[in-house]
Amino acid sequence: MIESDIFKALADPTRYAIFEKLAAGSMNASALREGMTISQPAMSQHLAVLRNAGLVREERQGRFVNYEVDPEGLALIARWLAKYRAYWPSRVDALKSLLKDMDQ
Amino acid sequence: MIESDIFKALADPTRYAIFEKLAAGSMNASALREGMTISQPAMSQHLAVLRNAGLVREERQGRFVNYEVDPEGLALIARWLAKYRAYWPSRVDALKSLLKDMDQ
DNA sequence: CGATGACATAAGCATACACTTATGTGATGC
DNA sequence: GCATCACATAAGTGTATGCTTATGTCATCG
Repeated sequence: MIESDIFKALADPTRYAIFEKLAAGSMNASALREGMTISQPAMSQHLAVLRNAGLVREERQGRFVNYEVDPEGLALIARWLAKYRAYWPSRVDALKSLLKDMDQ
Repeated sequence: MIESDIFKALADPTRYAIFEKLAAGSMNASALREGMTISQPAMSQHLAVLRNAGLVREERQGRFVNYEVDPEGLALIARWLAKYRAYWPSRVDALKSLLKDMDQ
């Protein structure tokens, strides 16, 4: 996976909204569609992109497929962000030392 | 600016590479092109996108325009990431309390 | 068993977008 | 002045991608 792929997954406003909704609580694909004007295949395709990016993971539950935020994707972004800590504004300087611990 | 715009700016591999290069040290548009097979207008357009996303800022220096990483863009991503700290893996749990300080 | 429901995949289409060539703008130097 | 350099903008083009409709797959239920 190219590093820009995870950003590409979040670049689409619809996909971004889906991720935000999932972050508020895990649910299945049908529940995700509620309140959004989006077709079933479109939702399925977006979820596949988010899953391939490591931002979301799925779990079969009978006929339903439950989706939830995958911490690994967020960790990837966190590690990416840590690379540029030299440029962070001073008011978050306190983070510098702790992010160092994340670098393995 | 829609929140997904900053991710859209980093979604393109070429633009991502430009940002990474700038993070290694500020330089002008011509210097950025060295080592990359990219036309001058393409570079200019990419830099405009990165600037509009708040990831990069410019400073006129005579005929040259010096570009550098804009900490505001990274801070935006950091604040975004902080919203989902509930999902971060346990090994970065130590970050939780500090990121709370960033929430204004 | 067949019917239905939840979701995935296929194929086609329309728009977005990253590129190109050409031209414009603004600063330095002769 | 005008030639040149560094960069921005305009306009056009090909491809990527997000959508659609149609169909496939898999599990539950009667």
